[in-house]
Amino acid sequence: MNEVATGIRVLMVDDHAVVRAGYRTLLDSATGIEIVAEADSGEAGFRLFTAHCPDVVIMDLSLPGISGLEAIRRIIARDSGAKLLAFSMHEDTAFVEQALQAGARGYISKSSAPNVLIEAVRQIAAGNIYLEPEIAQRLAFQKTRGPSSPFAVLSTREFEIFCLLAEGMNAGEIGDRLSLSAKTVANYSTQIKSKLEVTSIAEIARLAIRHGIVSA
Amino acid sequence: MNEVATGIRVLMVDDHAVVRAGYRTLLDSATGIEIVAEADSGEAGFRLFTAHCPDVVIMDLSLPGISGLEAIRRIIARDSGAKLLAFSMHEDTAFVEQALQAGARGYISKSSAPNVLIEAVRQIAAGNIYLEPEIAQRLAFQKTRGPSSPFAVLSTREFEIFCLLAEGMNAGEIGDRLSLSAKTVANYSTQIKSKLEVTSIAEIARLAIRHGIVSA
DNA sequence: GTTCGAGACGGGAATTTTTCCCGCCATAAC
DNA sequence: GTTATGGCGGGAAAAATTCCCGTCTCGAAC
Repeated sequence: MNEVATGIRVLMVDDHAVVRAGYRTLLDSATGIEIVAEADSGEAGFRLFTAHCPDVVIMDLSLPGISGLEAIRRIIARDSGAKLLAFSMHEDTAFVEQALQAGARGYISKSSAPNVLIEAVRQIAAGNIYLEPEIAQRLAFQKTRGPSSPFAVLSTREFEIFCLLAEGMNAGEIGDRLSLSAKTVANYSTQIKSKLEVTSIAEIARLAIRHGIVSA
Repeated sequence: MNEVATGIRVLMVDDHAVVRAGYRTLLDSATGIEIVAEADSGEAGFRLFTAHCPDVVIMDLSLPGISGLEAIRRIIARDSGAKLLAFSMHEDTAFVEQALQAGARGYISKSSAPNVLIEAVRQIAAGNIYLEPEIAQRLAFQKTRGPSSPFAVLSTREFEIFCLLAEGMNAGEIGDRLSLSAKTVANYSTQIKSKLEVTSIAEIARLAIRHGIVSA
């Protein structure tokens, strides 16, 4: 309950400088929160994480190429206790599930009210989980009833590659971005098609668009 | 101006029996129009055209696999004077352009008022062109100003294959449907990507969805 | 502890697809 | 006639996909 005098040290990862600036002023104005570093890519985010050991990382999932999920994975791999808040424009529960599965402790959408962000950072710094009520509700609902999104069958890695495939990248490009062999990506691609019961990349793209994973 | 005593003989091609039934009762109730045959596929439509030589063909473009355009092409190839009314759920001008380019004398959407269909059939039977005012307007506008849809660079055949690719079919399946060699389809595929300046089938799918050519 | 399954990762090899280049044919334009 | 333009497809090289295999690492279960 009593806050540390030095405040919560935050690393913010988002590729849009304007967004970072906006949220920086917002968070700086909140007492007990201090942004100690900013990154504009997943790679930089990872480096700055190891360099600054922040209390909380605010991670945009929609980084160029979507390697937000990948960045979360790497950070968690380095420090499984890392406190990550996923931050995205996507409302789709598939993204929420994937982010949490990758190790995020919270998820808020970019359309959230400003104080939601502040509250989320505080909750996560305190060791809690934070989800927007509305999203938590939908997630809980899907868990019990509704046929959860077809992407639930995909592992984190598979989902990540699924997104990139839907955006039109080929195995080589995806491999470069994720630091994987093109062969591995090709194997994942086959696996993804099988799990999703589709036979072409075009169907992957349509599926992704239908669920708001990528924009048309 | 004076109508032939025997009325306008119409062939209707649509894969949905309900739709055909609905429009049949509608057109039968109109004086001077007589539906002499119905087909549920492009292939059947072509056969019935040669068998009945109707005055007007009402051709659904959204036949299974979209071979409506293909059917128009074949009928025009057989009888360049054939009077075809393209009939589709798509409002996108790309479809209108392609249909007219393939040889249709008119285009109406499935959301048209019933009497628009009757009027269109009469106009086309009389040798005129018929377009819904709203669609004609958009088409004209695009011709003069706006950058016409990116599909204008595609030939009829290319557009047709583009649609099928966007739906997720591979070269072999498309070849089977259009009675082409898979090699030919593959060559078209390369050509289409080049013209559209994309590098993957996923981008083709997104482009098609963005323009309402196929549904997500 | 160890056993087991799942997931990440990628090599090998056969197969399929894609690409690039070529040709032929028809039609329409000049 | 001659020149584009589009439809169609073969040949051959290049690339992608698929299937099968293996390793490694976790974490959960026994």
